[in-house]
Order: sequence, then C-alpha cells, then structure tokens
Amino acid sequence: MTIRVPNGEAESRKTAAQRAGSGRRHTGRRRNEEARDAILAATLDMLRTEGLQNVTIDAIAHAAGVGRQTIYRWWPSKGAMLAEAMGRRAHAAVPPRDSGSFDADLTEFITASFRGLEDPGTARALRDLASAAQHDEHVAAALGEFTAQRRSALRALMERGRAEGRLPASANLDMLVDLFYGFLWYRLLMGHAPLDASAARDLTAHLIAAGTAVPGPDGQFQALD
Amino acid sequence: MTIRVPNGEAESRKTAAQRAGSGRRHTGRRRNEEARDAILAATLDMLRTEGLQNVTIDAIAHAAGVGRQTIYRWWPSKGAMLAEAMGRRAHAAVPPRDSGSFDADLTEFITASFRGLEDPGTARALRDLASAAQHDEHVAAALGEFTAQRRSALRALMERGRAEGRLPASANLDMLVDLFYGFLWYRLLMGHAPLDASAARDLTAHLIAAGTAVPGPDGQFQALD
DNA sequence: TCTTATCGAGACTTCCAGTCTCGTCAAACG
DNA sequence: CGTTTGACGAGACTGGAAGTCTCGATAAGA
Repeated sequence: MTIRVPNGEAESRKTAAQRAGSGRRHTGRRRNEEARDAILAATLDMLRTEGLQNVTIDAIAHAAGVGRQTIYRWWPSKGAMLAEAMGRRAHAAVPPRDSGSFDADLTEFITASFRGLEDPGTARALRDLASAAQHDEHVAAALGEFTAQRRSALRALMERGRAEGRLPASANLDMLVDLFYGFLWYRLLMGHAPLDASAARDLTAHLIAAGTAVPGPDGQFQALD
Repeated sequence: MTIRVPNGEAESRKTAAQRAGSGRRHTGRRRNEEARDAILAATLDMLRTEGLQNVTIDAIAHAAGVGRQTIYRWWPSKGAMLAEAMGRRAHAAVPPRDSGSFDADLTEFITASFRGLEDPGTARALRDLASAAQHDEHVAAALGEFTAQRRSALRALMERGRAEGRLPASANLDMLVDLFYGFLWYRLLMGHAPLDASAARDLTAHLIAAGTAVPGPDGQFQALD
C-alpha cells in the first residue's frame, strides 16, 4: 500500500537495467529455483504442523534456510506465497477415477474427500486458508480456483451419473455439488459434528435423494405444492 | 501467552481487594455500563461498515469515546469482545414464526435467511467472524453458540413438518439442517454463486427432496443399491 | 474528608509484515 | 582473467496493531 519513491542511486540502476533490454538479456547471479521450492515446501509443512498463526515469514525463512528478502524476491506478500503453496498442493489431488460404475465412483469420491480431512494437519491447513481468504485477495483467488476444481470434478462425475440414468435428467447438478461441499466445509469450519465414514454414507444418500427435486413448469424449482 | 509476575505494589493492592470479600463489598468509582454498551455498539457498527481488518482496538475506543484500557477492563482480549458483540447481535434474531403451516414457515425461514445476507455489511461481518473463529477461541465459542441456535431453530421447524407429515418420519433432520446451513455458509464464504431468492427456492425444493432419503435395515443410510 | 477504583489519555512493549542495506557469491561479458 | 551485475543470507530498521503500564482526574463509599 505504501508508495515509495526510489532514491537516485536505485533509480539510475533500474533504468540502466531496463535500457539493457535489447542488449545483453541477463547478467549477474540467477535466482535460485531450489530456494523457491524449499520455501514452498517449508510453508506447506509448517501449515500442517503449526497452524497459520505460527507460520511467520521469519519462521519459514529459517526452516527453508533462506533469507527473508529471498521470499519477497519471489512473491509480493505472504498471502501470495501462501496462495502458490496451496495451488501446488491442490495439483496433487487425484481426479475421480472412472471405473465405469457411477455408484462406485461417487461413493469413492465422497468417502475419499472425508477421509482426507481426518488428518488434523490437513484439516487445520484448509481451515486456516479459508480464514485467510476472507481478508487476502491472493489467498481468496487460490482458494477459489481450488474449490472450483473440486466442484468441477464432482460435477463431471454427476453428469456421468445423469447420463447413466442414476440421476434424473432434470437434476440440478450445481445445486447438488454445492450441497455436498457446503456440508463438508460447514462441518469442517464449525466443528459441531464429525466428518466420518457414517456422515459420508448419510450424505451420499441425501444427495441422491435431493437429485429427485424437480423444476416446475416455469423452469424454477418449486419448493412446495 | 506471556506469563507476568505482578510487582509488589500491584500484588498487595490485589490481595487487599480480595480480602475485602467479607467486609465492604465495593468501594471506589463504579465501572460505567454505558461505556461498555458504547464499545459494543461501536464494534458492531464498524464491523458492518469497515471490515474486521480496520476494526482495531484503537479505532473502536475512539469511536466509542473511550480509552483503550477501558476495553481491557471489560474483556480480556479483542476476540472476547468481538464474541460478546456477536452474541448481542444474535439475540436480535427473531425465532421462526409458527403460522400453523409448515410450508409457509419453512419458505419464510429460508428466504429470510438469504435476504438477511443481501446486506453487504452483514455478509462481511459474518465472513469476518467465521474467519476470526478459526484462530480465536472466544470468537469460536460465540460463533458455535450462534450457529447452534440457528440449527436448533430450523430443526424445531422441521420437527413440526415431520409431525405434520410433510417430511417422512424417517427423515434425518440433523443432516437436512447441515445441508441447508452448509450451502448458505459455503456460498457466503467462497462467493462463487449468489444467495438470492432463486437459490432460496431451489434449495428449499432440494431439502424437501433430500428428506426422502431412507435408512437401510441397519439404521444407516444406504447410499446406493 | 479520605480512600478506593474507574475514567480517558497516552507512553510503552512485543510481535509480525515488509523494506533497506551490506558483504558475499555466482553468472555473463569483455 | 577480471569486471560488472544481480541474487544470496543476514540482520537492522519501519510501521501498524494488540496488549500493558502509568498518570492525573473523577466518582462513589466510608
């Protein structure tokens, strides 16, 4: 947020570097990609074991064996760095398997989603990131992409189920997807009820039943007769 | 977190006050309840207009015309004060009306819940509090009580619906309640889809349909045949 | 009147994000 | 090979916010 006017020395150095655009492209020591990886790895590790409260820039730099300034050479803020760490983790998520059986794949998707949250470190990391997303635009963007991916994966699975006739043709898949992830995040964030295998089974049954809601003649869903 | 050993002077004053338990009960100037109210009111007001990021203890004290120390005379921390402010606000929520018609009351409950979130200030305050609850035990407790109240109100409404035969006797009301509030909070926190009148109508229809999920012979819900 | 506790005000401490500087080191260029 | 350039780790520094401490003033009981 702070506007800073660079001093004369830095200014002249910068313009010299910019002017070199057509000449030599890059001189001097190169940025160390390994340091970047170490920073992200340390961040992910601490996020699971310490909780965001204790994951300070100083602690990350120390754990990664890196100077604080190096972190700010790669990312403009702590939030941006957290966002990239989360994005890297999200890539590790396996897409739902297409076994040919919608029933088996849906059950697998839901139970796997719940099982992943049984690890307290994972659960805490997700809660912390959702919390941070409420006041950091970078984290919000990353979390938005992360959750959109998940919704899209579940939606694709449900589209198959609809094609197979396991869900009615009129089923509102976006609604079902939000019902699923809403339930999951609500229990994760509020912690008033478990996200265990029993809840996964019950939720699956309720989602299938919810899929039978039918839209009225105006295309809108009719709540009540 | 810091453990502090009180100095001799403060210690002797404190023991003198404690010793007075049987003797004179209270001397000296009384704590000003109006200051307390002003603090809570200023907090609630700023929470809706500024966002938690800008709601600093200093800003609250200034807005309430109060010294910072006065805030810490009433609450041990900012989180505890936020929790009480939220609790006061929660009390203002009207319980669902019993019009005799389950259909009308459920529709009213759901549309009113969504309508309340159309005010950006309210939505931001709730998002901020959910965020703060993830790393502050006082806020977490208050939010837990707040959400439990809401779940309990909706559950009572649904119990009436079950008694009236509008929901099957086997309906798992806790699941339906979590599906509703999960959907609401998920869209509130992620912001990927609106919480408008159309969503309210669709959600109502899907909840009623989800209520038809039936448990298997073992009492557990069977996801799939 | 005298004692006691709260009041607003503000200096102060601690913690953390982010910036700046410094001496060092690696890569490119001449 | 030597010079230039820019990234490196380290650490001092700034700024903002939570929370503490102190002070003179004030209100209420004794």
